[in-house]
Amino acid sequence: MLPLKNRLKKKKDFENVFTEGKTAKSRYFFLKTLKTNSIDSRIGFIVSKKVSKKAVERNRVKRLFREAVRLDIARIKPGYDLVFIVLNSVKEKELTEIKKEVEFILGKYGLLI
RNA sequence: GUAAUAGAAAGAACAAUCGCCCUAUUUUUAGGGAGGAAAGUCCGAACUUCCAUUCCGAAAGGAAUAAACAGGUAGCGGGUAAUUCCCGUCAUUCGCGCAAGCGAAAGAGAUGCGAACAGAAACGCUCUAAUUCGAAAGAUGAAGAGCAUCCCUUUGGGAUGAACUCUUAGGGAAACCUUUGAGAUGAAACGGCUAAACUCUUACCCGGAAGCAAGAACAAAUCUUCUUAUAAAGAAGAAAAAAGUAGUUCGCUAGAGGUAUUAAGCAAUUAAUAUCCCAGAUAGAUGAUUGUUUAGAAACAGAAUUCGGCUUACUAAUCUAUUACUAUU
RNA sequence: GGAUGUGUGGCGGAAUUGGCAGACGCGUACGUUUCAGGUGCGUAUGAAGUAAUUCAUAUGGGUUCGACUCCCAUCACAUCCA
Repeated sequence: MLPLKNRLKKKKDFENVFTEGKTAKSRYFFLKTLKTNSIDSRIGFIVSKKVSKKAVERNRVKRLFREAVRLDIARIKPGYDLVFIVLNSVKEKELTEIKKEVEFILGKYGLLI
């Protein structure tokens, strides 16, 4: 789980990111980004029922993504709001695979220090 | 040994590193952190608000649920806060199964028992022998006057019993069971099916509806008024009252609670005593990596107001009782 | 989280005091009209089987002589509640 200051929580924040943010696409997820110039970067995750109908599987996917981001949290540039929208193809993938993909996309769009 | 039926128990533990939620202490430590189904939302209860009625009160408000309507339950007896649940009895009848066993049924009324096909005839009260009689036999169908046992010289004939009504005695907590005697009937006394969509009756239960996204408290904004400045729109500021949105807090987890012992009871369960505190989030915690143990760590699956049931999903290896068949002694 | 509703051919959609399932429209195929196409008209159109027949109203049970309809369980989809 991420520290409290790095979590995106409010519904309005999510809506802002959706309406004004930029989109990047990966094999496993969409990434929406918005520059806010605040002290910390905040990150949210969305796993819809399209991914799986079972709550256990959705929780599992969410936790794997959180873990992948948590391990790199120090390297992410401050002052951004990020939202990961997880796609169906991520099912039954390992942590290392997800972590690799997340790092690749963040690096590609210049969000890593 | 194989197959089956009924039931019981289990649903990993420990350690290290990096993280998250809650509580306490206080500023870094300690303790706790998903399930047997957390699921389906099929029953039921607590709790909250609204509605109805009654009572108390000057009012504000508080308390209660009697009756009626509507609704629910249904072998019988017991348990529970309550139930479509649980326990006992397996009491009667019916259906399924070789069997162990499993499933269904409160009682009555009126109404109805279609079309097609088969059949002589669809509620039945018939037909088949030259005629009459025959509770035999046969035919059609989902359904048609029948059932059981026994005997004989078998186009068939005969005996006894139950079934129906009344009645005697005994057993049982009761449903009911066993039992004594008499009568009726021989083709018409009488009887079958039909509510899991109707109506009524009996006994018992229950005010009705909606649900924690229930609801309660605080409360920016907005609106109103005033002041300042202004040609006006508007802007800025302040204030009392109203308002109840965004948001925050409560509801929220100590409970019809768990564990142990004793007592009552066949049991479900109840009572007493001791002891324990065991998730409480709100973009929503309980995760990641590695090692050890073990035959194995797989399957179904994630708390969201709480609790009691039912139902469904599922894993590997077990245990107990019973039934059928087979083999051996 | 809580509360409701729906499910019938390839598609939409009829049929309910329980009594002939698949009306009707669209689509598809074939024929016909035309120089050709379209339109129009006609026929066929759930599955298995040579046929008789059997199975089919989301799935599985039950009640009933008889179930799309009544009852129970399961599955899928949709709607509402801050």
